[in-house]
Amino acid sequence: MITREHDPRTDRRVRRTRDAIHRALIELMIEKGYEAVTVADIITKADVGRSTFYTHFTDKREVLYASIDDLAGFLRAGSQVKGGRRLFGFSRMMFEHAHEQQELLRALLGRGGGAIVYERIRLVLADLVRDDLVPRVGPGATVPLDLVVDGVVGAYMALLSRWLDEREPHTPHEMDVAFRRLVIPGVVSGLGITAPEGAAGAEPR
Amino acid sequence: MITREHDPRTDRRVRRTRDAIHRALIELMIEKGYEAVTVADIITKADVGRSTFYTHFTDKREVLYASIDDLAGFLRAGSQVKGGRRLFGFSRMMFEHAHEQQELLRALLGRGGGAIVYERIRLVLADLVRDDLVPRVGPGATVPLDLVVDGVVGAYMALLSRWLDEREPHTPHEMDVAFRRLVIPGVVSGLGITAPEGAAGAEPR
Amino acid sequence: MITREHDPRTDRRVRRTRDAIHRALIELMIEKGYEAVTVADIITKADVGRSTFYTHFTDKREVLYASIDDLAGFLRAGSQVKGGRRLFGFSRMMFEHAHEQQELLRALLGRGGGAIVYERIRLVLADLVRDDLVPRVGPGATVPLDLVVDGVVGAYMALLSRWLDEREPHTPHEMDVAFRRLVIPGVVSGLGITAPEGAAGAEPR
Amino acid sequence: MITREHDPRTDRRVRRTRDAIHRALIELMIEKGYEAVTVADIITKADVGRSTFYTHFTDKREVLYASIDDLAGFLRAGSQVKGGRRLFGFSRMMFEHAHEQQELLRALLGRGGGAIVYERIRLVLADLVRDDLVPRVGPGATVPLDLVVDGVVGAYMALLSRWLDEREPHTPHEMDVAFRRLVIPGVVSGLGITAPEGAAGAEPR
DNA sequence: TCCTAAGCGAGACGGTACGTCTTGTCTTCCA
DNA sequence: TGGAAGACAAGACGTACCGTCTCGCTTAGGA
Repeated sequence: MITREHDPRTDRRVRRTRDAIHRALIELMIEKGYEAVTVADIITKADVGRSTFYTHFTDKREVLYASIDDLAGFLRAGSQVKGGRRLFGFSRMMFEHAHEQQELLRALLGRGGGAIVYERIRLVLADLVRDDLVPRVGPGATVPLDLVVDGVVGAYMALLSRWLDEREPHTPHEMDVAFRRLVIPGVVSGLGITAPEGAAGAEPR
Repeated sequence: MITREHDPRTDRRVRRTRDAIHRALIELMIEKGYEAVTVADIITKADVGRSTFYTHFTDKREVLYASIDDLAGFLRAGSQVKGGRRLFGFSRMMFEHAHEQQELLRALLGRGGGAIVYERIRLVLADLVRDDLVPRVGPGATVPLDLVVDGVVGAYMALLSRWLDEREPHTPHEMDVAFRRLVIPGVVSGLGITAPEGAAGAEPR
Repeated sequence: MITREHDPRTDRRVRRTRDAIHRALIELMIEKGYEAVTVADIITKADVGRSTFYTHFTDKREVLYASIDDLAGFLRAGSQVKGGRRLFGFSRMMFEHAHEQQELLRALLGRGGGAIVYERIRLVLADLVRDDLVPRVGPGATVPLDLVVDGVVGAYMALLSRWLDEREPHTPHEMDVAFRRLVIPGVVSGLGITAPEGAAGAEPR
Repeated sequence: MITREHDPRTDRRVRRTRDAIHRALIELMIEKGYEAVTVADIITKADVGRSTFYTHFTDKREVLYASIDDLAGFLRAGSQVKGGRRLFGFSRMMFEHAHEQQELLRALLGRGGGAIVYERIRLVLADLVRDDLVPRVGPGATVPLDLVVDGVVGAYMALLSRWLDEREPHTPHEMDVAFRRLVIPGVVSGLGITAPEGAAGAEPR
C-alpha cells in the first residue's frame, strides 16, 4: 500500500497561493514588463505575505519559469497531437496561441520580456524543431543539424517577437506561411531532405 | 571662423575618463556578463568617482551603447566597402570579427549579454539586410519584405550567439556558409529574386 | 456536588507537553541565553507543534515566568521555614541554591538573562526584604523604608548576578557574609533598628 | 606637515546625519522604550535613508551606546571636578542630572531600557566607585573590594532606576542622602576605612 | 465497544523588521 | 570654477521570527 506522502503542492491552500502569485506576476508583466515588477508588487497584488512568497519561490525568476513551462507544455502537447506529419507543426499553433494571449505573450517575448524567457522558450522550440528534423535528415546534408536548428528557431523567434511588438499587423496564418516559405527551402536543401511529403513546403488550406 | 566651442569630449582628461569607463565595463562584462556588472564595479575598476561617472553617462546602458556603436560602425563600413555585390556581405566579416574579439562579443551577445545589446545589434543588421534586399525584390514576391528581414536577421543572430556561447566549434567560414545555405533559398523564392548574380547563394573562395 | 470540570492542566498529555516546553526553554537558555532563543528552537527541542506551543503559552516570556515562579516559591517557602529570626534569611539559601543550579541561574540572572527575569525576581526579593524589615523599623528611622528595600535588593541582585557571571569565585557562605556585612550596618542605622537580636549582623556558624 | 587626513566624522554632513539619528533614537525611546523602537522608526524620524543609517551604525545598539557614552563622559568628568574629596561624589550629580533629563534617563534606565544600557552604565559607575575606594582601603578590610564595588553599584542603580520609574517621589538631594546613609556604614566597616574625613558619611549642606 | 471531542504535529500563512545592495542625486573639497 | 570624491535618500532584496490558522491523526472518556 502506498504511503499517502503528503505533497505540499496538492494542499488546496498551497495551490491557491501559488496560483495567485502566478497570476499577479503575469498581470504585472503585462502592465509594466518583467524587469520593472518587484516582489513587493507581486505580493501586494496576490495579497500574500512576503515570507509566503519566499517559501514557494526563491525568485521573481522562478515564478516566471512556471509560466513559461506552461507555455512549453502547451507547445509540446500540441505539437504531438496536431502537428502530425507536417514540418514545424508548432508554428501555426504558436502564432494562434500568441494571438489569443497577445498581452501575456507580448509581455513574455516582446521588448519588455527578460532574456531569460527568451532563452527558455528558445530551448523548448529547439527541441521541437530538432525532433521534427532528425528523422528527415538525408544523406546529402551539407549543413550541420545543430546549425539548422539554431537558425530555424532564431528566425521563428524573431518573427514571433517582432509580430507581437508591432501589434500583429498580420494574421497568424500569414505569419505561419511567411515563416515556412522563408525557412523550409533552405532547410530542405541544407539537410538533403527528399521528403515523400515533398508537400512539406506547400502551404495547406 | 569657427567659434572655438569648448567641446568637453575633446578635453584630454575627459577622454581619459570616458575611455577608462568603457574599458572597465567591457572587462567586467567579460568577467561576469552585463547584468551582473554594477556601477560601483565600473567606477572602482575605472578608478573614477561616482559623480564623474554620472557626469559622462546617464546609465550603465549608455556606456554599453558606445561599444555597440563601435561594432555597428565597423559593420556598416565593412559592408559597403567589402560587401560589394554579394548578398549579406556582412555575414562573413562579422563572424571573423567575432572570432577575433571572441571574449568581447561573447559578453555582448552570449547568454550573459543584455537584451539591450541584442536589440541594438539587431537593428543595425536589419538595416544592412534591408539595404541588401530592397533593390533585389522581384515582382513575384510572396513574403512581405519586413518579415524576410526579421527572419533573416533572427536566424543570423541566433547562429552567431550560439556559436559564441559554444566556444566556436566551427570556423567563421563554415558559419558563414551555413548561414547562406540555410537562408538564401527561402529569401530568393520568397522575394521573387531573379538575380543576374544567380551566384548569390554560391559560396565564394 | 462539584461539576467534574475537565481542567486541561490535569490531562496527562497536557502536563507532558507543558513540561517538555519548559525543559526545552531552560536548556536553550543555558546554551545561548534567553533573548537568543526563538519559539522555533523551543518547539523543535520540545518536539511539539507550533500551534500546541501557542495553545499553552502566549509567549516565550510566559514560559519563562513559570520557571521564575518556581524559584520564587522556593525562596518564599525557604525564607519562612529556615529564615527564622535572622535578617535577610533568604540570602544564604539563595546563594546556595544558585550554586547548585549554577547553569540555570546563570542563564536566568547572568548577562544573558532577560530584563524580565531580573525584574520578576527583584519583586519577589523585595517582598521578602520588606517583610523582614517592616516589624523592625524603629522610631529613629532616617531613610524611607522603600528606599532601603530598593537599595538592599539592588545590592543583593548585583552581588548574585556578578558572582554567577564570574563563575563563582567565592563560596556561597562568603557571598552571604559579604552581603550582610555590606548592607546591614546601613540598614540598621537608616531604619533606627535597635534589635534585641543585636546579633542580626553577626555572622552565624 | 600633517597630511590633512579626511576624517569622515568631521564632515559637516556626517555630523548632521549622526546627530539626527541620535536625537531620533532618544525621542523614540522616550516615547516607547528602546526595544520597541525599530530602525525604520529611527530613519523616518531622522529623515535619513536606510542605507545611510547602516553606513554610520551597524545597529540600533550602536546608536544607543553613543548616548550612554555621553552620559559616561558626563559622569567621569563631573566626578573628577566636583567630586573632590567626598566618597561617591558622582551620586548627587547623577541624581540631579537624571532629574533634569528625566525622560531620557527614564528611557535609558527605567523598565523600558534595555539590559545593555544598564550593563554599560553599571560598568562606568563601577569604575568610579572603585577609584573612590581603592585609596581608602584600610588594613582591617573584611570584605573583598570587588564585592563592595558590586554591591554599592547595585544599590545605587536600583535606587536610581526605581526613583525614575516612580516619577521621582523624592528630591535628588533626598535620594543622595538615602544612598549614602544606606551604603557608607557597611562600606566603611567592610573595607576598614579609618578616614581622616570621617565626615565621609556625614551629609553636607 | 464504539463515538466523539480534545489534544496534538505539521506547517501554511500574513506580517514586520532586519541588514545588504544598488541606483542616481547632491554637496563638498581641491587643483 | 569645474571636475573628482563620496555622502546621501530611496527603495528592492532575501532572511528570520512571530502569532494565527487550518488540516488530519491519535487518543482517551462517556454513551
